[in-house]
Amino acid sequence: MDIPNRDIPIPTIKRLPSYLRLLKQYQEEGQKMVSATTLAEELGLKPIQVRKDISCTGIEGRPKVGFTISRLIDAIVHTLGWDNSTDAILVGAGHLGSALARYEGFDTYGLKIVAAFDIDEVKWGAKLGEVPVYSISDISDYLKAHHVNIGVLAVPAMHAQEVAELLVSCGIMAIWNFAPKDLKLPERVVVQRTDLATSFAVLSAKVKRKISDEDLVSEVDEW
Amino acid sequence: MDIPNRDIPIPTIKRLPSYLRLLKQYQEEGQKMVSATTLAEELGLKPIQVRKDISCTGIEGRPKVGFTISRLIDAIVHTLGWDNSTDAILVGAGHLGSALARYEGFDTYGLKIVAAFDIDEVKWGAKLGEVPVYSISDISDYLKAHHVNIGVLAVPAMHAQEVAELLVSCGIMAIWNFAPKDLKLPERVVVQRTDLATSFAVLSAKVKRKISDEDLVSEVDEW
DNA sequence: TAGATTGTTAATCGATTAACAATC
DNA sequence: TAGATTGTTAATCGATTAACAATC
Repeated sequence: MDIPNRDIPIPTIKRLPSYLRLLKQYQEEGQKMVSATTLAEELGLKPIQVRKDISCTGIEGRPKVGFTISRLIDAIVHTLGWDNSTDAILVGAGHLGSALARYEGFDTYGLKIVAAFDIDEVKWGAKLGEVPVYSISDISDYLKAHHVNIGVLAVPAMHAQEVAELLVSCGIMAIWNFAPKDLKLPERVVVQRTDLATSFAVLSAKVKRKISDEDLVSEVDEW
Repeated sequence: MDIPNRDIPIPTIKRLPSYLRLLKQYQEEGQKMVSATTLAEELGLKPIQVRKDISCTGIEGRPKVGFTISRLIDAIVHTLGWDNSTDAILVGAGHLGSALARYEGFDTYGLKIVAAFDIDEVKWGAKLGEVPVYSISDISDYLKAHHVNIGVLAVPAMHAQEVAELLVSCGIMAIWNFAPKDLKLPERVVVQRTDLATSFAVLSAKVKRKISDEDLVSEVDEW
């Protein structure tokens, strides 16, 4: 019954949220069916790729008609594991941490930030949106009392490694790292970075390419 | 003289900022040379991959010794185009936009946010760190008066497409999109997403895999 | 029916990894 | 010198894309 997630390629996983957003939009607009062709067109992908991706979710379509939007949504949500709610703690209540705590989109992913921790005592007792802020030294006790799967790291790069190790020592098995620092942790810990530097590097590279493409064109024009 | 960036694979581009951070750290610690083996060990990569990546920057090492840290740093910075400063405007001065405007790491990338724009008049005239906030309706005039290459988008998903189109119509050729929305823009515009949903999808998938790995192990153990 | 769209199998493409000679 | 490390060439691996029969 369950489609084994282990075989789904990471590039496919990365595209699933885009499909999901678009499908939900179509659903709100009252549509019932959609073709891979349409999805591809809208997202700038090739139809064949969309079909391949969809087949990973286990959903089958009907030739000429396409896929049932509601079934596709359910399948993607399930494939991503977003149908089970997951609790997370946030460490670091600075500007970025604060923005993450207040972000309302997370419940779409089944993610709930239940508490935040900061080293700065001025912040203790305050709330970031709905999320209470405690002292870093309370992390261990908090994690003993609550079942939390994920640690969201938004501390300065300088402290990222030590905080990560603290979380791991408290039993956290997955870390979403927003600090600009590569963490060195045991194999068994899942780490996912959201690294501005990496993202900007790709943007920079694309811009550079675009410019040299244009140079290329003008060169050719001059021949 | 210049290494043509167009041939450097995107996966390599994505790893360069990690090398750069680590190299700078070694430099601060007073080291002069480093081997690909060491870098690989520290970042959880394979030495062969680090060597391949480094070769893309045009830097050669010395067998048994490794690479000159300062030259490697310069080469990576140049390869990424981070040695030229780039001005950007930010659109959306909410929690995330505010965090981006105040982020001090951008000058490492040669990126400078010179102005922010928001639809909410309460924010006009304020400053996010050093960055002044203006009305969205001032964007066009501002871009006529200042040379800005990049638009940083941190508006609600609902408005992302229209704001992006506005930026493009004002001549912006590269957009760094933090809104959870896939933009549909002309080919010539470079778009880079930093999408929390995508990042979290990968984290979710990795956790799921890890769990089924464990299941697998216990199954095997029972044989 | 005709034609658009699906799902599958095979080919292509590109990145990673292995193998190994060169070298400090 | 011996051995660690480099750079290059070739093999492998995995994702994308093409081709095409099936089908509504």
